Amino acid sequence: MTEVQGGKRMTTTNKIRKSKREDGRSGATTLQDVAQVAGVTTMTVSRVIKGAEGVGSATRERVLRIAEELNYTANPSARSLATGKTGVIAVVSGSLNHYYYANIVHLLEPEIAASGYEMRLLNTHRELKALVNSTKSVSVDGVIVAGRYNLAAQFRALAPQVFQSCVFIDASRHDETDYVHANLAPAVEEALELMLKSGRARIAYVGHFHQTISKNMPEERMRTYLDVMERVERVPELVNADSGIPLTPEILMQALKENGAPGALLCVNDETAMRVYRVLRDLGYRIPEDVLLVGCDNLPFMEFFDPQLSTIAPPMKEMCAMAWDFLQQRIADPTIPLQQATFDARLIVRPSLLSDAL
Amino acid sequence: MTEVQGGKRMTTTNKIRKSKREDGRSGATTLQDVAQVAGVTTMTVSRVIKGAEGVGSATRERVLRIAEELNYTANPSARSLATGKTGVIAVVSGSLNHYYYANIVHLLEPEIAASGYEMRLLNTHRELKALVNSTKSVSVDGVIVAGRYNLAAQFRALAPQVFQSCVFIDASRHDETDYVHANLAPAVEEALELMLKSGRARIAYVGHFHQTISKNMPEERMRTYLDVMERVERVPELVNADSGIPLTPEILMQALKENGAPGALLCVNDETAMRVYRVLRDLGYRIPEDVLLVGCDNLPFMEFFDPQLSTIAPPMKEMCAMAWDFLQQRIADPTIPLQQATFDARLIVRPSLLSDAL
DNA sequence: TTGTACGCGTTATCAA
DNA sequence: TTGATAACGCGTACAA
Repeated sequence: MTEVQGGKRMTTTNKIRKSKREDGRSGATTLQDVAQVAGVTTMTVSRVIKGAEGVGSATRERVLRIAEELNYTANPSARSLATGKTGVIAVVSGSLNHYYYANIVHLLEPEIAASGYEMRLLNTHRELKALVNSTKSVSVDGVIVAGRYNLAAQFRALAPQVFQSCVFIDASRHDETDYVHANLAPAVEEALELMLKSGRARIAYVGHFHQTISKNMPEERMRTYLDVMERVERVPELVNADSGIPLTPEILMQALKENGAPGALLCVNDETAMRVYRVLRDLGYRIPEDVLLVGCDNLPFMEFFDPQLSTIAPPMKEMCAMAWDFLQQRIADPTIPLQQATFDARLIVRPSLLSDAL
Repeated sequence: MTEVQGGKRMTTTNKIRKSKREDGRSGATTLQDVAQVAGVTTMTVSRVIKGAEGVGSATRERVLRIAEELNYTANPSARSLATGKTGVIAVVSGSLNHYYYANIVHLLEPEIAASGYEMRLLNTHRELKALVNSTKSVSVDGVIVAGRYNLAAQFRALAPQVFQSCVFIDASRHDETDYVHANLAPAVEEALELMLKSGRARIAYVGHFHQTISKNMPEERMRTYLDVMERVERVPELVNADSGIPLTPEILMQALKENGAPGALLCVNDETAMRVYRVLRDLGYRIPEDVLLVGCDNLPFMEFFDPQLSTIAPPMKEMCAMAWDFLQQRIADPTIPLQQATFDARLIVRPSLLSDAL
C-alpha cells in the first residue's frame, strides 16, 4: 500500500496483504497468512495441510507448527469451489419425531463423520425441492434417502446428476437405484405362524395411524399378511389398511367394538402397535390372553410396556453402514454396477406374542 | 469458439466459453452461462437472482426466464466465498436416538429452513471438535446447542468467534450466553404437591438410566425435589441420583426389593419413568394405586402406557422458535445485549398421578 | 522440493 | 440501469 517494491514475489505479497487489510471481512487465518509467516508459498502450505507428498520434512514441520499457532483451518467454501467437491452428504428422511427416522440419522452420522464428510439434514418437502436444486449445483457430494418412498422417481426426473450418487434405505425396493432393503417377509410370516399356532380365530392387520406414508408405496407387510392368509385359507381382516384415511383411536375403538377384537393383531409398525395396545386396554382386553400383538421397527420403548410388546427388527445398524458404504463406492466411481443389498428382519418375540395355547 | 467477434463484450464471452469447454469439470449451469444466453453480464444476472434492486424489469424477466430454462442454481460455495456467509447453521445436540433431542432438531429444522438457512447436524464428540475448527473459518453462520451442558465453556475457549453467534437450548442456564431455558421447578413442585396430598409415606427421586449426561450439570429437577422435601420436612430419598454409576433395571429392582417401593416416584425424565414402570410391574406393584409415577420431557409414548403416564412438558416448540429468533438477531448484529428467555414447563397429569386418596 | 499462474462461480465496488 | 474489474481462499498444472 505504501511503497511499491520490485520483484514479482513481493508484488504479489504486497497485493495480498493490501487486500487483506483493506476489507476487514473475516478474521480467519488463511493459507496466505501461514505461508507469509513460514516464508513459503501458499502451495507449500496447501500441500502440507492436505498431507501431500513432496514436501521437505523440515518445511513440513515448520509449516505445521505455524499453522497450529495461527489456528489455521481450511475454508471449506474455497476448497469446494476449487475442487468441485463439498464433503457434504445430504440425508433425506422422514420427520425426526419418528424414532425410526431419527435412529437412521443417528446411525448414519458417525459413519459419515468418520469418513470425513459432514451431514446435511433435509426432511421437509420445501427443503426437498431445495435439495434437488442444491444438488444440481455442486453443493452436495451424495445423497442418502431414508423412507421417502416416492423420491426415486422425483430425483431421476429432476436431477439426474444427483440421482447418480444416491442410495436408498428402504423397506421397499427401487429398481435401477442403489438401495439397501429390509426384507420383512420372513419375520412377518414367523409372527403369523405363532398366531396361527395359538389357535386364534381371527388374525387382523392394522395399518398406519395418522401419517399416511405414501399411497404409491407397496406395503410389504400387508402383502405378506395377505399371502399367508390366502395360503392357510383364512379370511383376511384389514383394519384401516387401505390408506384412505389415517387411523384414529376412535375409529379403531369403533371397529373393535363392532366385531369384538380379533385374537391376534399384526401392526404395520410399533407406533401403531402401541396405540392399539392403548385402545385394547381401554376396552378391557388382556394381552396376550385375549389378543396377541406385534409391531415392527424395534422401537426401544416396546419392551417397557406391560406385557412387553413384540416387534420385528430390521438390522438398521448394518443397513445404514452398508448404505454409506454403497454411497462411498458410488461417489468414488459413478460407473460401477448397481449396488443392492437385502437384509432379513428378525422377529423379536416378547410376552405379547406368547400365547397360553402354546 | 468458432468465430471471434469484435467488441469488448464478446471478447470476455469468448474467454469464458473457452475455459468452460476446456475443463469438463461440473456440468452445472453458471451465472456465465445464463449471462451469455441473455446477452448481459454476470453482474446483471447476479442481481436478478438475488432479487436486488436496480435492474430493468424487461431485463429481469428475460434473465429469469433463461435462468429457469437453463435450470440455473447458484453455487453455494462460490457465493460463500464471495460473501463470507455460508447460510449454514450448525445444530449441536445429544444423540438423536433420544426423542428429546430428535424432537428439538425436528422443531428447529422448519424454522431454519424457512429463513433460508440450511442445517448441519453435529452430535458426536469427534464432530464437536471439527465444529469448533470449522466454525473458526467461515463455514457456519451460527450455532444452536441443545443439551450439551458443558459446551459453553469449550466454545468460549476454543472459538470466540463462534461463541459470538451461539444460542443454547437448555434445561439449565449459562450466564453470559444467549439461551432459552426451561424452568421445570413449578411443574416439579406441582407434581410433588399431588404426591404429598395423596398421603404417600415415601416420595423418591429417580435419576438417569444408562447415560450420565454430565457431571458438571446442576440437576434442576433434583434440586427442586430436595428443596421441597426440606420445606415439608421429609427425608429425601434418592435412587441413583448421584450420577456415579448409571441406573440399571437390576440396581433399581434391588433397591425396590430392599425397602419396598416408595409410594411416589419423581423421575428425572420419561425414559427413566418408562423403565421404572417396567420394573414396578415386574415386582407386582400397581400404578397409581401403589406407586404414583411422573416423568419429564413429554415423550409421546407416555400416554400409550396403561395407566397413562404423567409427565412434565417444557414448551419445546416455543423454545426452539425463540432460540432461532435469538440466533437470527445475534447474527444480524453481534453487538446486541444478551438474549435470555425462560419458559415454564407444565405438568401433564395423567392416571399415573391420580391417587385414590384425592 | 518449491514456486508461478490461473481458474473455480459469485459478489462488491466503482465507473459508465 | 448496466458493465468492467478485482477479490474471496484454495487447488491444479506445469515450470523451475
